[in-house]
Amino acid sequence: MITITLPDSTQKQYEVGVTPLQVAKDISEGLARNVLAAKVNGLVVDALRPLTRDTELQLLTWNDTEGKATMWHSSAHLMAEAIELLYPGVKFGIGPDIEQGFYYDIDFGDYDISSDDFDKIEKKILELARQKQHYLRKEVSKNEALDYFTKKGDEYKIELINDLEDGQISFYESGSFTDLCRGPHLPDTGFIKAVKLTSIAGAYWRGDEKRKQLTRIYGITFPKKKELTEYLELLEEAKKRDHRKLGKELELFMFSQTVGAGLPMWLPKGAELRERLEQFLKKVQRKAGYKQVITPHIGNVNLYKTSGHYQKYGEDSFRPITTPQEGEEYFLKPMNCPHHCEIYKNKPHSYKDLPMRIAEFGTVYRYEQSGELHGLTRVRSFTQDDAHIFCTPDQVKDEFKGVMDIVMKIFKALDFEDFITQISLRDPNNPDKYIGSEENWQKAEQAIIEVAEERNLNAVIEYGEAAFYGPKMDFMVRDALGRKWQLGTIQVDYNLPERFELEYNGSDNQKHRPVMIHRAPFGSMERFVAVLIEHCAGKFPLWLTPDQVSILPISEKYQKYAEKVLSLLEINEIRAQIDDRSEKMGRKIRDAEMKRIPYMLIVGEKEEAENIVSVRKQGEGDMGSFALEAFVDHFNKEINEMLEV
RNA sequence: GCCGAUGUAGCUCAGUUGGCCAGAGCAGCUGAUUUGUAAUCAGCUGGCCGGGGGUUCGAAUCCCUCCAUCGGCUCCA
Repeated sequence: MITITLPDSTQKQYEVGVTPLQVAKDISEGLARNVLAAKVNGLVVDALRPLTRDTELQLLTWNDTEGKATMWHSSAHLMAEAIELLYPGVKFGIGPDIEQGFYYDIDFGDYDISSDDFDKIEKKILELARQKQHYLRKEVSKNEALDYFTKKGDEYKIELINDLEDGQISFYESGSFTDLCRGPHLPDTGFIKAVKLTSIAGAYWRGDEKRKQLTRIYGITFPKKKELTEYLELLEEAKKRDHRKLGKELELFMFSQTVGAGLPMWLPKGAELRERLEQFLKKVQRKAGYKQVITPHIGNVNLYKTSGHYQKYGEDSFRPITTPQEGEEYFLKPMNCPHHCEIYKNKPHSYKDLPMRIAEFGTVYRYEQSGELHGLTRVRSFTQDDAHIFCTPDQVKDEFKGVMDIVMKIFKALDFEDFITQISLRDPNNPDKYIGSEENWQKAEQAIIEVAEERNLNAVIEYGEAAFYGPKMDFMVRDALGRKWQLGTIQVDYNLPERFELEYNGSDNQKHRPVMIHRAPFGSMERFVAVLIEHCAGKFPLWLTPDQVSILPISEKYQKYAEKVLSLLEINEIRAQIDDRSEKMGRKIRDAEMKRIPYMLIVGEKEEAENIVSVRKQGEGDMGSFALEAFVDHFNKEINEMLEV
């Protein structure tokens, strides 16, 4: 007999060889019908895997991330089976589950395949799913495994097997399809009730640009039809929030083929919005002891030779600009740091001057491959809300704290609640990869972790993700489709101070190397605004939005009064306009609602007589009458609450 | 850069297997209407059918090529 301990700490006795599924059945039939996999002593396994020892058991269902993952992984196998039946002779690469569904990389050989074939494949998948094929696990030796796929003629699997240790290889067989796989899998395919193949794309074998490109088919499955419908609705909703669509509709920015791909141009409403963001940050930074600087958009090739960027990225960057007479080479600046290092060197520094914090909204240019360009999130010209802090190693912690406060202020003012903090540290197995002294790394890594803890940030720590020149902390936000985007970043740098030979005089009257901290709370104005648009679906916070108030006179008889209202708002620095078209009220309201103008002030006979306005809030409806001053107070209060930091 | 898809008016989209002067709605313009909480009516303007080349008596439609966009891959200082 063995003892099974469930998450609520109840314990039960079973015969050796009992499966998690049997344990589930014992609890209730309903639960058993929903068990997708099981976590056994922390390891996810098949629900049909016999248990041989005392076990802490957690039954996994669709509500668990691992349950979903199991479902999707099994779905990848099922799709492979369907495809193999429809297209005999195709070869398979890998087919894992991903955050939203699964994919399989397939070499289709001579078959011509496109999304037109999805229908056929989906039907086949559902047909096979209904057969409730069992997923059978089989331990095999390396030789057996190689033998199987040699006979089958699948060189990709053979390559994978060759990288595996003998004795740790398992196959899973479901229906007519056998795959090399670690598992776990569903008990049977019957759990898969709805399927949607979402896209088709090329993907290099093992992610290597030089190797063969396979066809990757993405899909997602659900245990209920209804969940698929909901998922599709969510995708529709996400499409509506797409910043490229909203940016066009709200006239925030544009692209021109003639100007060039990936080169955004900000339209008046977008430019003003961006300017407000910049002003907001500048104000916060001024209080935090930053000084603004301005540097040119190009720099001499020697600047980048000193910084080391030329050696590393010179070939991949835009071609240099050459002066006609002297033949000097200049590069469009891909970052602002080298310029800022030169500013630091402009005069000698004492430890008493530090930290020195210099900030710049610096526009940089980077060559991105054409296929990589994406709306405002991936462009070839963008403006970083950059700043560099030069400080002593002992000041790193306080400076980190200061930067994090700025990031938090911004997130609050813009209503970003759902963000992810990632701390990137050294790879402990590879200490030689990094520049800078052990002592300084220790100090900085420790400081970052402590600051994150003190601020209750719940940060994810990634070992080995640090740059060779220093540890960092990134802030990521999800966009409408759930994709993660890196926004703010704080980065410690031991490299550039070295390369630029930056120094300060310590209290011991010796020369010391300062530490440099790069930081950009927005990341870049372009990417930030893009994520912001999707985050708020175009309904910007009141303080930021282009048009805050639309005054809607009922007819032209009230134009005079509307103008009076407008001038009062303007005196109070409220961005307002009058909709004086000869349209009906319903029309004016509809248009203002569509343009996401937060407040509509309706003025007619009654309002003029009593010196009031009828207020309507976007998305919320009629708020009743306000005296003019009362509305201004209400309005300002709302803004101050957001910006109060 | 690679794989796949797409490209028709400012926007959203129709345009069967190639065949009459390329269509609609919205936006815009003109006029009428002077309006009370999500679309007033009428008329009009507007398209080198992404660019170039080819096949054909004839191309938005078929082929080639380039460009851009979209979904991925690779990349991302």
